Amino acid sequence: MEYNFRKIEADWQKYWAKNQTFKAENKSDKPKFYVLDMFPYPSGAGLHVGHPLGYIASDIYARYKRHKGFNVMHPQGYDSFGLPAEQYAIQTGQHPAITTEANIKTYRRQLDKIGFSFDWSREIRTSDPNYYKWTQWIFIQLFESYYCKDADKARPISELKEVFSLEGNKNINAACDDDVTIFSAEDWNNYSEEEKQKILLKYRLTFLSETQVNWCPQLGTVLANDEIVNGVSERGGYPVIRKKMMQWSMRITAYAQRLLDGLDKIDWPQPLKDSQTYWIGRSEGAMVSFPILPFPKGEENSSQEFGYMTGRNNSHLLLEKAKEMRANPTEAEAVLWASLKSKKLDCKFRQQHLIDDFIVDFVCLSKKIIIEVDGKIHDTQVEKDAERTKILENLGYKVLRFKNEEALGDLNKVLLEIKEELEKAPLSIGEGPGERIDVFTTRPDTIFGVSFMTLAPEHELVTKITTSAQKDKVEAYVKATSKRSELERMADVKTISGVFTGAYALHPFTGKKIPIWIGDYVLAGYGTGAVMAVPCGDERDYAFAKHFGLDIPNIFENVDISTEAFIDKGTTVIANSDFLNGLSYKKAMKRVIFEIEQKGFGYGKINYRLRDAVFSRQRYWGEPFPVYYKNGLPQMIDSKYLPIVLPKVEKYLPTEDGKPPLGNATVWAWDVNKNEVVSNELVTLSEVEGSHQDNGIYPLELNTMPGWAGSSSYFNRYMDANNPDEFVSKEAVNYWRDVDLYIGGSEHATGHLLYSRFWQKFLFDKGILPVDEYAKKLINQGMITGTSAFAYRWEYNNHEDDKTKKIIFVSKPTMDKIIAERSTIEKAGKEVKIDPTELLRQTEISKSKETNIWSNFTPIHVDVSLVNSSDELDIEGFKKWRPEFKNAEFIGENGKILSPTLSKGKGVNSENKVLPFGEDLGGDKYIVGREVEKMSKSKYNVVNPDAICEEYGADSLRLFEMFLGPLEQSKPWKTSGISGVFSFLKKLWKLYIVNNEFSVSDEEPTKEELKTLHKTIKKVEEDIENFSFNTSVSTFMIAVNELTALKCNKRVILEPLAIIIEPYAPHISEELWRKLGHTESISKVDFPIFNATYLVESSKEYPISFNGKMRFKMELPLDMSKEQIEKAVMAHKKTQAQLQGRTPKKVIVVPGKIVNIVG
RNA sequence: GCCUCGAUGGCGGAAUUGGUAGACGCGCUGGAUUCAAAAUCCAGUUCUUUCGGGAGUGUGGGUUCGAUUCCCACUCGAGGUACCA
Repeated sequence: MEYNFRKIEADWQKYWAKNQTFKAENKSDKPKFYVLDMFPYPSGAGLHVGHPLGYIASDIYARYKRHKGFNVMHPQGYDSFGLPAEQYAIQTGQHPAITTEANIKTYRRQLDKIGFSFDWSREIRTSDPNYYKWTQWIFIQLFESYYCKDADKARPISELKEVFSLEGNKNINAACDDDVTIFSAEDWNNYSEEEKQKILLKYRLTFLSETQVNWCPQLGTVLANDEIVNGVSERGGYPVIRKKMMQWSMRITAYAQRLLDGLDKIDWPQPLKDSQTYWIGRSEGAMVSFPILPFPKGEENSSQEFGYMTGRNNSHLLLEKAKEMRANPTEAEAVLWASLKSKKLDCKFRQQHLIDDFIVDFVCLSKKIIIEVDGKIHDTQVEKDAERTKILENLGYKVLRFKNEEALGDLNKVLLEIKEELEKAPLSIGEGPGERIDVFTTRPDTIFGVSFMTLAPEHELVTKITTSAQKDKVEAYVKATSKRSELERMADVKTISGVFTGAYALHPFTGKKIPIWIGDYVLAGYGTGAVMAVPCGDERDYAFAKHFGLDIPNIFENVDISTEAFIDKGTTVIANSDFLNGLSYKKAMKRVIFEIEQKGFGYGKINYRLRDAVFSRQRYWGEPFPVYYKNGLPQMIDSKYLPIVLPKVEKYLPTEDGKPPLGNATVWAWDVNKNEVVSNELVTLSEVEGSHQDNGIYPLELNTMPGWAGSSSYFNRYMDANNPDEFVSKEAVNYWRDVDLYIGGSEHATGHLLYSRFWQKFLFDKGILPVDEYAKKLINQGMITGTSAFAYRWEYNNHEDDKTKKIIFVSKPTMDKIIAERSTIEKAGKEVKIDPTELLRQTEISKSKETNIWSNFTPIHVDVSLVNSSDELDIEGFKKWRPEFKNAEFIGENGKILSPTLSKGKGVNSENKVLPFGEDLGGDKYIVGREVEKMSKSKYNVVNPDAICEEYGADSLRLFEMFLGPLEQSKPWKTSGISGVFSFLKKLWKLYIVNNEFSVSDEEPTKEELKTLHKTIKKVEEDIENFSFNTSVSTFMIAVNELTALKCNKRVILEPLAIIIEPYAPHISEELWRKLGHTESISKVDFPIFNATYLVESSKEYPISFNGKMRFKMELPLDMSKEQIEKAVMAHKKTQAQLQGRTPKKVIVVPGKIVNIVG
């Protein structure tokens, strides 16, 4: 009775498939358990042994949970849209669907061979229209939603429309584009349908906008931030440039805070949480506005737009005055300011602001309305005031005058009047971007340390504020920066560069003039693209200031900033900062934000690094959008007509006029009457050439969705994978709810694992899903690296020409010796043990020429399948594999030349495989070098699981992958190690065999046997719960070794043993179970129950240590008291020998554990 | 630079609350079996030693009766991230 794993495994794999053993039902009396793997992209290369690692772990867990009485769902599918299939299509013309289908077949065959307990009835493929129908559906849901910040959740866009028509958008607190302006209900109702749509687009959770994108010209597509590594594309390593394009985006930023908060609720690896936290990048601080000062006489900017600026040439004199007036308002001013400041009127007002040469009481710059509150004194200067009003009105301002009494008497009436005036004012274009610089800072507490400002070269204000004197320099700098690629700019962070614009800003607290610079250390894409530079408190500002000789005022108490900036928040005490003096960082932050808000030039703000996610790709092999364009505006196709199926195209490349590949499709237009995809030729003429005919046929979107679209909610679809009517039914989702265990690689930390949490939260908000975090526990399996093998080519130099030069490979140990000899000779001129000259002579290379025999060796990758477990190279195989080396000579481990030919009839096994190692080659061996590298085709270190299954079986593969080391750790694969687990399985099999027959006895078990069984149950149970799969494999080995030693053949021991091994080695367990007389699959049997009484011991072998070092052992009963133990130990003759007559200072006795004698 | 993780025999790794360091396996050495090989079985395998023992978990310190485990400083390695104001 041999352990015929090939037959056993094939039989049981057939059985499981036929009986649908692992099909999970959507209802059960048992508690549910959902085990999920990250589904694979089916690449053409197939699986290597690194891929199934996580699947084996999750499969063990799933099988274990079935034994523990759970209704387990363990689904699998394919993330089958993607670039490689498309690139293959571009090269060969083969439709990606065909390649994908073929690859999936290979994957499935390989997966089936490993014996996973997947429920294949739930299989999904992201490229299957029946699946991507739901990806499109989710997209539509996002389009039809906006994010309400007050409710802190997504809400239907229809709600928004209703509110707009009733009260405009002033009370809406929603996540939206930055350029949204305030409008009234009246405005809204007067807008055309198109205008309305444009505005709504600014609120939708997926929206179309002109965005700066990462464009990869070689790939012809945009890339998401997480698809770029070190400034080049992750796939292919092509350069990436910044480009503006009309793109779909996902408003993931709306969920930034909730994505952060949710991390506390889930049991995910800390490093992964950390990288998500970092990626979201929350920072608390303040937005602060710095007014820009007008140019000194003679240095005006040529740009006319500069007229936005308020104040004039004598303004710096007046500013001090204005500051004073702000600090000491009249009673009436204070009362009115209280109302204006709080934005009761939906407009931002400034207090005591400079307009031209005047200081006005209040001004709303965007609506150009000035409010003056006059005291008695104005009664005497009516004329003067009228003149002033006239000047201001000439500047386009509306001036409202009130008397002190009015403001104090009937404030509401005053406010109403202002409001009326505000509503009459034309729609603003925002608050005049030319008049101030907004910055975001996390250190507003250091605002008194600001000595200059820096704008990103791309900042929109740069051209407006640059003085004519600085114009040339600034333009040259901006041009130079824009030329530099992202990569260059990143690589070179040390060089400090920048240019002064000639303009100055005004410090809002001190009123000092602050020079405005531009510099490429400020990024256009973060914050506002401008910084207030505090050189004493920021390293980059410090370096910039030092480099250009700018002021470095010190605002820290007792800190020396002569050599570097002081950045430690914890010990910060602010000085030289007016009202902030003496305050700690925390207190100063609070205080300064309060002051900034009071004074109205800024507010406390939380900023996120997270950007909205670009959702368009210029690719063919992806989900098409359910979108058509009418008058250039996107329209959703009704969900009931989904899926919108990917059209056929002739070519998979972008079109000649630069449109995405879908631009090649001829049948790619939407008929709104028939609700179907029709030929492009029918498209409404107005869409084509400005005609006004409209037949209801419009062009469809040409972009496709990115790779992460299909993977962002696939785990929910598994719950109800075959439901044609719903994404997931309420019933199914309320039963399965969420993933209990998710296993996959950590490389998805800031991609898939973040986007999917975002979609989950959105679908939760919509009431489609019952939970807002989809995976309770996540484990990142480590990578399995390859152990590459090397042969070393001797680059001896004998000046022969390359053609006649003999190729010599030197064995690793010999090469090491030669290299060691060289250094010995160089150092001491010692005798040579291995003489390379002699080696060369043996290989018949002429010695007569001048040679440099101590030369170098070139490692050459050798296919790992040509190397045996002792690192010996199959030379003949190597020569066959690399014919260019067919005449090479090999110097072995002992410095012998290995015979180039095989002795006949040897080294070939029955299957005609060459096995010629060592002995056959003149008594010497060629030993290769080994190095751990990533598994890759080009390194010839890829190991295919099929070959392992063929030679050792799937159970061996499963056990070995687990045995390699801790799941989460990366570890090298070395096929030789598998013999250990293979012989373990054979030993296990033998336990059930007597005299070559399958047979177990029904005898009562001994105490020893029960002890072995129960300690194994306990340990394996603990190990699986802790995902410590490697240690349970050793536990099995120990158990089998012990039972073999005990010659145990008893059913009561061997039955439970088969069950506890089943999750790891299911095939052999099923076979044993069947042979034990059971007819049901072992996978459904209850796990044996651990009984502690079998482990109770009566005595213990105490380690006796002296000063903490164990010196000998002593068997003592466990019921002995401390005193008795001490007495017994002291009486032992070895104790006396150790002490050598000394009296111990102290004796520590820990009953049941240890005895330690100090002295 | 920052964040995270790690460092234990020739190799992968074990030691769950501080208590016998090196479980289990690979590889290696010797032996048995065999005509021979494969397979199997047995013994040994951290280093060192004057065979009593001694040293030893990246380095240096500390806490403790006792440290691979806790604390401090450092070195090296892996992964992530990067001018984020």
